Amino acid sequence: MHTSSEALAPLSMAERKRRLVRDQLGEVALHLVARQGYEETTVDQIVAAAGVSRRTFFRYFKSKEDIVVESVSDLGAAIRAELAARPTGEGPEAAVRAAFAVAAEQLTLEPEKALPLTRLMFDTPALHRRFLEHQSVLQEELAAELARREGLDVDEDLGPALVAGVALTAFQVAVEAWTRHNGDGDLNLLIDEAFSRTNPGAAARRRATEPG
Amino acid sequence: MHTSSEALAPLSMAERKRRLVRDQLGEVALHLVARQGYEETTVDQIVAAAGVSRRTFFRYFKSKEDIVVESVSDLGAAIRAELAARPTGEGPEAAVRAAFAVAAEQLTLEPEKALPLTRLMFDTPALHRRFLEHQSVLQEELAAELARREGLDVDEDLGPALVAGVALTAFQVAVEAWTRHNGDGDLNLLIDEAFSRTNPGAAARRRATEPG
DNA sequence: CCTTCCATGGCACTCGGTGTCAAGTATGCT
DNA sequence: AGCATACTTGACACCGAGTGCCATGGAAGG
Repeated sequence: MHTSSEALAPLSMAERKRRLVRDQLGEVALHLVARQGYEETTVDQIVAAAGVSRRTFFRYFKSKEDIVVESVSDLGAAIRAELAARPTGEGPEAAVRAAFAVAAEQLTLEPEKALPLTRLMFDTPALHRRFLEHQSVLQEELAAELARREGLDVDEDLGPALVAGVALTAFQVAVEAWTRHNGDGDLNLLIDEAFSRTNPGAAARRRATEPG
Repeated sequence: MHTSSEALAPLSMAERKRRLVRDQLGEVALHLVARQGYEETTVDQIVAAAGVSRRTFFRYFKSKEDIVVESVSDLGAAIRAELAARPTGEGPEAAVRAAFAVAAEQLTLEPEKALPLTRLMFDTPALHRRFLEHQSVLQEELAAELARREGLDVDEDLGPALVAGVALTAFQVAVEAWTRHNGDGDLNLLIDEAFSRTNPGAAARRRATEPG
């Protein structure tokens, strides 16, 4: 029968079912949360609407918060991936700026989905905390990658952690401003402004230290 | 009798008792947490050791986390107060740097207390989240104060939020490095390095824009 | 056809946190 | 002094998140 095709497509049946349930759970949850608010939505309501047991919910998501915060994880992964893919010749600030550009792109692609989500995460304390935590680990990961690029020890040299942290701050401030203005302005412009104002000498320094 | 002395000291009896209970609660809790770890210490254990009821605990602390995170609040308050007290002539970066100096002082005063606490908060996820949340609101408060100083609108100009965020990042990176090195190095030197590396042009710009 | 594996559901339990009420105690007024 | 008032406390009940455990059922595989 399909034994051979199964070998070719290792994600069959069981795995597909898993994804289905997970997606269904996420969709239902986001819908409920959008209508009632996060704190007002209980796990029991979610699982009732999704038609699974309470126990199953916690097999798919480690916590109720995870279901909302997942999107941030994806964004972080995209940023990390882009940074890892930047050419090694590029300076750290430029590479990081480029990495955050893909995040901006992802946010501006469908603002009607991204804006409510960011608002939800800024306004709900529990979610905000988780968001900040994600930012924190992302900062460490970016710092590690920057250190790797430049052959530095992230435990000895403050540089990588500082560049990562400052970039994250710039990004965060830009996104917050963008959110406050209901996504009206150009997010990329805001990010450009934030990055250049946090790193006023970067361009000049890059020019000076690059081999002529 | 002491009726007159009571009038002179408006915080009498009731208030003193409150403080006593609160201190006792905090002391016992920190002791238990230091011995067993945070997650492993239940509120019931704390209240049993302190000799009060469970309900009373939550009248003094809004959550179990608060009992540990309080010290961060104090540090934040000190930073804010110092920033508010800086002379208006001082540039924003310099003022903020001075404000964080008092925090460094407070940390280095008794490292044998500060170090374990910071470690606890970095290593315990729930506490780390709360710590990051505190940092986040501190960032907003500092940004607001900076905006006030310079007559800017914190919702329109990215500057204040950026300066506050970058300073916080620098401070955080410095403290983390200091913690990693078991408080061996000079924290103030680390902060100096972090601040100057995140703001390489600040001194030059300040010199240039100051009236000759 | 039989076995083995895995997802699920149900259950009981822990723990953090809150609302409510009753009792005790200091304070203030007469 | 005596009484009314407000505040603190403790006890109880309750909720919601999260976990461990076990039984069941259905799919994959020999």
